[in-house]
Amino acid sequence: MPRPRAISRTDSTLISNADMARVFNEIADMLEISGELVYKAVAYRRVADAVERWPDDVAHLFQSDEPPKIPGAGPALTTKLAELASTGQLAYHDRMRAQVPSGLLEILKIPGVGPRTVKQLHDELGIDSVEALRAAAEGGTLRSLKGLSARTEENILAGMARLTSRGTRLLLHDADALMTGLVGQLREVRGVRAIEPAGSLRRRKATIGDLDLLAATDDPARLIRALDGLTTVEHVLSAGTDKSSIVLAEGPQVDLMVCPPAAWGSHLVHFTGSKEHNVALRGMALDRGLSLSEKGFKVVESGELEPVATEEEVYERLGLPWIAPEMREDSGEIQAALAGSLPTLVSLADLRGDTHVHSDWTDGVDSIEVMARAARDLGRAWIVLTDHSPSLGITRGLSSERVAEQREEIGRLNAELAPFRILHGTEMEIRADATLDYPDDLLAAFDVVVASVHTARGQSTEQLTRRTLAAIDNPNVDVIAHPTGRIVNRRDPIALDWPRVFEAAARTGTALELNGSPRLDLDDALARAAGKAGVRLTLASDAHRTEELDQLRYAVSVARRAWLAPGQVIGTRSADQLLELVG
DNA sequence: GCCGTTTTCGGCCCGACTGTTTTCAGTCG
Repeated sequence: MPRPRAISRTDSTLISNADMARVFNEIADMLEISGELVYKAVAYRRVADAVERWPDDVAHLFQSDEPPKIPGAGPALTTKLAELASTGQLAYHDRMRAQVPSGLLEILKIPGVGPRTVKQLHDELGIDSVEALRAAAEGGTLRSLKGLSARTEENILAGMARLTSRGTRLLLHDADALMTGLVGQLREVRGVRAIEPAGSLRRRKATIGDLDLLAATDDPARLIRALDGLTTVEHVLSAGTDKSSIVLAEGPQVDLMVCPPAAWGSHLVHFTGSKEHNVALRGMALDRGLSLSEKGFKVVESGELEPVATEEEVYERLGLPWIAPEMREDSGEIQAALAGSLPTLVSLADLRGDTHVHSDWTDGVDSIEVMARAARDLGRAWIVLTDHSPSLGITRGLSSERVAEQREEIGRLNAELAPFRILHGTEMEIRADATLDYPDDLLAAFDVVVASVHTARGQSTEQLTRRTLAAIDNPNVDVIAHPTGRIVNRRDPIALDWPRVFEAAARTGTALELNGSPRLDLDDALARAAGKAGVRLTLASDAHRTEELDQLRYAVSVARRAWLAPGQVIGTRSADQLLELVG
């Protein structure tokens, strides 16, 4: 499946942040294959990462009066960024591509094959494509090279098979489910004191590559044997005394790390990452004459190793408060921690209700009553029932008569379910011509109006922005649902002129939704930018059946990655406070 | 290629696992 494109801020931008990052990463790969100094490649990668995660459109900024100061970009790389920003091309990149066959970049993607091997294969056997490598491996000619054997040939073929079978990254929801199963099975193994997900799953990223798992145990060998022996394991990639990697039948790779309980804290920090966050921590440690690794702090002078039992102690030793995993991306959290300005992040427990829930009146599966009771059982105090408006034909959107009937039904249920509250809302379509699907007098009768775009997504940024602004500027509209329309791994986001959208939303008090379904829309970067711009956010499950009400926690994950505090999220209020807020 | 109260050169985060190398290089996270 295609990787979703990054969102460009305006139609005039020549190249997106993601594409700039791709060019720099490709240069890094080619430098490594060419046998250049690895730190040169490291420099390109560092800048690529910074550009990809930059909250604003880098090309656009370079064209303005205030080019961004990208960390790690000195004179040479800044010049190259400027060239990319103004022309969409980079002459240096083109020259490198002329020298390095593109097939070598494909070979580099094979797990277990690094730049040195790629160069060796090319220099000594003339191999310049994955197919040529496959033929050579199958034909047994690789073993003629120094350091390569028949075993290497097998490994390369196995790596190719894994590469093709491993498609897109796992959706957070699916990774969570797989991990819950694994932890459940391994927790009972004798000797295990603690076992927790680490890596990008613990940081709650929208998509997960490999599943990382950390365990503190008195009997590492037993635990590693237990993992390797699970029925869901397809094969074992490696198994040592401290870590094991396996591939699950469902596809993803699982890396299990074990540690003694006394070193739990430093291991958990290390394996939670991100890599960039860890690099920053290690730099701070070195400034204090300490070398930080998963083993703990090593005093550089004496070589004495001090294991660390808790994460709090790791941070404390560096003069920092504990930093929530969702913020560990080296995107300002360390500076904020030093300044004492880390936000208190919103949590699921802070939420009183859910602003986007469907029923069988339109495209949902369960009745209003069943959805309401299930939400109540999950501890919510209220839901906003948001069935669809008529123009979205496929969902059997509600006519004004049906809206009135639904209001009566909700009144009946509220009498029965009190103090739990069902607020009467709608998910109203913003039509292709920027008009709204219900007239103002009907809209005014709803408790909460949620508006969204489902159709004519191919319009220009200007048209799509105008539609979104038309809804935001309508005083009856309270929330814009899934503002980019993306579905993770399936559908690209639409491009909006975000500064204008944020300004209007902040000015009118219209909330932007963080949708907890597999859309995860807004994403974390846009949500953080919205929060900074003073926009109110709302977290919602978009549930169409009772099982999906739990998706609210994925909206919380996005919110925490966006550094949002409880006060910035409207669902932390009581039903009455919410009604007062939306007027 | 970047960067500096160890500044203009010589470093650049740290360790496990694998395979084939009899002492370590390559890869990965």
